Amino acid sequence: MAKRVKITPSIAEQAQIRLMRVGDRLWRASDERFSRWDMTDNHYNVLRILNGSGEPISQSEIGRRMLSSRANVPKLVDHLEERGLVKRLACGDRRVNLVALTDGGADFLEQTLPDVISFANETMKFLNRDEQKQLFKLLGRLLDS
Amino acid sequence: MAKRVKITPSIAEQAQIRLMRVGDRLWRASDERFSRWDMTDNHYNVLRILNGSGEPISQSEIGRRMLSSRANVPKLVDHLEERGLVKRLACGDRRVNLVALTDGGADFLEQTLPDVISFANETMKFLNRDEQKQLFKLLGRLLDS
DNA sequence: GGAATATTGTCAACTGGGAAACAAATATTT
DNA sequence: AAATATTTGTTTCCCAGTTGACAATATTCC
Repeated sequence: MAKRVKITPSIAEQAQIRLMRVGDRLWRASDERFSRWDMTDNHYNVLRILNGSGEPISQSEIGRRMLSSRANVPKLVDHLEERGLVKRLACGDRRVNLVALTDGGADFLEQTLPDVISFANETMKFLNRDEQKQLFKLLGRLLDS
Repeated sequence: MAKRVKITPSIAEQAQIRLMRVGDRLWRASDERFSRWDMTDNHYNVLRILNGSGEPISQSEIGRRMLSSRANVPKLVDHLEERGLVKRLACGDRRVNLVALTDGGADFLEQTLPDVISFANETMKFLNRDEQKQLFKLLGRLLDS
């Protein structure tokens, strides 16, 4: 008989594993969704960051606000710029490229927003409003580490 | 003035985004942790699946129980087999390779388990036991979709 | 002013996982 | 028994993202 280890997962582990599982599933669903628009969730995230900021920001600043490494930003911006959703601006500091959302980019956000919203509603529909709040709050505590 | 879209995220969206954020962070931390042992979380997961099953299972079955595509399993098993943590067995059905945990693999699990447990405790330490249960329960509801 | 240090954008090399295609073996249908 | 379909393992190619390095520019400190 083969050797085997007895493992009795704690609540902490079970919660952690489930959290990672659900997160993974959401990331995949999200990937699949954004691929319809020929982009990654990271691309879309850049657009949202720019829209949220309201003013042009540097690529490194984008990197800081994203779930992605700094070196990945130029590729993302390249792709978005090719599609006219974004443009690079010169700047007093000759090192930095400020990145700005174009009108086309804002239109794109506007058009795709309903889909993004309905996606979130779909994935969260098994929790009522209070439970969603509760989840949000619990997860917030995990972010402060 | 540049065009801009007004976005007021619903609770559902905020919860979803936070869930993905926390999940992502955990995946990265987990990656970093397993790299100490020169493997991926996927590799470790294979070991746990085999240990949990108690008997050899086919590669395709492993794929089904994992967060990874079927085509990725041979690579994972190759690596684990090279290190003697796992072995392939012939089988009545000449298509299938049954994969079994070796004694070395079980030893490895036993030795690394404390680290894995303490990692979970670390990441979840900002929630008390009841809150961990609550989180677990809420996430469970999201899995039934 | 000049030297050390930091920041920014960029690139090349690497990595892990995914998709599609394939042959071999088995199961199913006719 | 023959033909078709399905399952399994595997390989090849692809792709997004990471790491580490680099040059150019700014900043800080002496």
